[in-house]
Amino acid sequence: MKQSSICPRFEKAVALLSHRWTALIIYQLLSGPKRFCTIESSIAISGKVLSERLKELEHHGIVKRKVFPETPVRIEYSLTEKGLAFAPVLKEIEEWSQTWMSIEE
Amino acid sequence: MKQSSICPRFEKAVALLSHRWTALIIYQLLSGPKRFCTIESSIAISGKVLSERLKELEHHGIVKRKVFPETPVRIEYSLTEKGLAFAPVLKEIEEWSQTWMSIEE
DNA sequence: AAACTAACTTACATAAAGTAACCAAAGGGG
DNA sequence: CCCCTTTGGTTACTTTATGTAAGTTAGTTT
Repeated sequence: MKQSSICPRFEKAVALLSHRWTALIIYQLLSGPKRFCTIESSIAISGKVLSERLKELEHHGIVKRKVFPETPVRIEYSLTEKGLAFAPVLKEIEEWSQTWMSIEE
Repeated sequence: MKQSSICPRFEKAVALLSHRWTALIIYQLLSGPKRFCTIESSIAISGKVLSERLKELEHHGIVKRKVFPETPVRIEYSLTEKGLAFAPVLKEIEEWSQTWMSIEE
């Protein structure tokens, strides 16, 4: 019997983080709005997966998408309040990694 | 050009979390040592993936494995100091999820 | 000896992610 | 008008990760 007595909100948050790149995308956006191609070249993600992740994050209300009808079109992705509230999580991961994670291997 | 200017320790920590179940396994072990079958039934993970994750976490020095040569054999998994230090990360995820994550959808 | 238990492992199936090529809209140049 | 460029994608196909179910090993109970 597979029963989970774990809080479903917590499980959902963990599931979100367990998608590759999600945390790094939020991390990149913490320093301000970014364009698709900027995010794409700042982490080793493929365009396909980046567009999937951005849709997913937008759907969860973590990221918002703003279209500037210039030429060529410019689209900026930024964090919502919900996304900004994620900062402490990333800060703790960063602190833990500085103390405990080794570079080798 | 795919360059990452992100700290490799941070990237490694995020990569670890981006493996499904990793965070939930650590979360389960925060409340004390647990056996294989106990973890297996407390989250919806398959035995195969659980044994992979435990090996991975052991390899990273986050989890330790102790064999009790009783009969039938009993094996306990527990967190190392490195694993226990991960608690604040999970606590922040939990807090974020309580405030921002909705149950529906 | 047959059945049971814990902790795995193996073989096979499906889902997620990576790669590379292609597409659409909005100019710009000739 | 036709061809070229740019951004922000999508599509088709391959590889990797995860899921499912059955099998394995070692010792125990019936």
